[in-house]
Amino acid sequence: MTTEQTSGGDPKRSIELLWGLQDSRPKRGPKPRFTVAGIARVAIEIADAEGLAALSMRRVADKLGVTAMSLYTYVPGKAELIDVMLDTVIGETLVEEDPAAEEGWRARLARIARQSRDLYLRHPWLLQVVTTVRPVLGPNMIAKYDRDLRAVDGLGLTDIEMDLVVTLVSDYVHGAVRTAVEQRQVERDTGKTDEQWWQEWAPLLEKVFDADRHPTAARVGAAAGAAYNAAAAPDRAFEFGLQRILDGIEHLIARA
Amino acid sequence: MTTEQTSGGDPKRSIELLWGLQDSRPKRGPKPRFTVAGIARVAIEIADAEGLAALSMRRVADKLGVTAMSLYTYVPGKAELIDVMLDTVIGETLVEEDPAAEEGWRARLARIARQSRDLYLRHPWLLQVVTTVRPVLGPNMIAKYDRDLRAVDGLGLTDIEMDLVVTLVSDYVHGAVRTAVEQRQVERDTGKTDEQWWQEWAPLLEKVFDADRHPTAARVGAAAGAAYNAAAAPDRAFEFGLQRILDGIEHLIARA
DNA sequence: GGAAACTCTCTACAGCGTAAGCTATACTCG
DNA sequence: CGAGTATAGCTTACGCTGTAGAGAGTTTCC
Repeated sequence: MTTEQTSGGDPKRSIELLWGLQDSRPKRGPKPRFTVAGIARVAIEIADAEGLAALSMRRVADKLGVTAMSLYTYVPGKAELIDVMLDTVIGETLVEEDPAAEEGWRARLARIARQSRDLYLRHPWLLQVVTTVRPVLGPNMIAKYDRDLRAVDGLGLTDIEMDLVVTLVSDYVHGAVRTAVEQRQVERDTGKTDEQWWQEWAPLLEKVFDADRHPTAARVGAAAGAAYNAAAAPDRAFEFGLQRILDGIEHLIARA
Repeated sequence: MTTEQTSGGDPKRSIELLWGLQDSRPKRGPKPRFTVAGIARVAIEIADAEGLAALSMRRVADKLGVTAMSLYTYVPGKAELIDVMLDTVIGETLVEEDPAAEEGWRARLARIARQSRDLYLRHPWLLQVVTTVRPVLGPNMIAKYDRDLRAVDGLGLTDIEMDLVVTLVSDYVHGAVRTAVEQRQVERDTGKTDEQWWQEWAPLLEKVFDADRHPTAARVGAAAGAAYNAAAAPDRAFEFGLQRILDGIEHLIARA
């Protein structure tokens, strides 16, 4: 249905772009009309509004009033552009309230998790981008890593445990947020709420689903469907999982 | 760099395909040379070997000795084909050892998590596919849901908590397995180990990374880099996170 | 012997990322 | 000031994508 793009450009070029190296500000030829950051901003707007599938070099160029090829004077290729988009939006969380302001590591980790989740919800295309080749270490990504680590510093954990805890939380957020993003996307694409969607396919499913073969799924599925009437379900699942994980981390810290 | 595909075909057609409805075995015209399952198998081979980016209708058709358009007599489109691929590979875990054979819910959940993880590693394209529009409820997906739930049945959890626990584990697996998949992909694509890759970019990073601004990241990053020499890192992170999550669930069950 | 149902092919279209080569611009230097 | 040169942006082109539409060839039913 949709065609998606992953990141993963030439690491060297990406790193140079992200850190503004070789910005040897050319003096000869015509004035550049754009900047890499500006191009990335436009690209992010497109991806936010219509998904990664709708992001093409031509679309970005059109929006800037130039041809597709002229973007290649600023950016070596689409993959590197996505690398820049990624580091750019990660920067958004850095200007929000600092988790360090929270009292206690639990509140700090929870805030980090929720900030990440909000970021994914604002930029759903991140789910497809981060899924890829290896971290492109932009300045914002490193700053976020540092910030995340500070939330669990000085608790008696080893450095390695700190790294593992931060990884655990961000892995969970990534996995869990998918559900919420999907739900919103269904609603946007079909104009129907999650609930309506299920009701529509229920007859077909009932014809096909054998409750005797899968009694547990039948029972729990029905209970789950009835309990949270879909709209708030992903939020509740996210908070539930987050609390379990924090409990698990607490158990670790208590031992340390 | 790579072009990826998400699932998300017409739900009705997908469900019909997956459950073999409307298999009203046509009697009139020429004998069909293929089956949907056979086409999906070939498509899975391509995606396994070369990634979702390399999966195109023409590639699949070529491998079967027909033109691209002839696939459309079996399958309404690429999206629905991917739906079938998805349910097909989920079926693989169902023939492995039943987690129910394990003593204790901890061992059962751990086995489920590791089986899922292995599935993702065998079929890395799953990471891009599952990330999408809403569950296409094929027979194998439902059977797996049932199996997962049985691992935590009868422990005093409510039905809804059972659903949430299963969701938590599978969300985490999805999030955590990305790292391992990425690492393998880097090694496959570049022919370099993760370690070599880092060594290669270390000089550039050092020039750009300000340790004074991010002391925690500098300290922990160095410790983490030194401790697990990359190759086994994702495995260890996965097991670490899994144990924390199981601890958190244990805390919940103890209360129930 | 039609007619209907079916598989499969060919052609075509709009879109993609980007390589190659060109022109127009704006600076540096003699 | 004029020449030289580096740069921005343009045009064209290639091979790839998913799939719509029309038609050819095959099998079975009435």
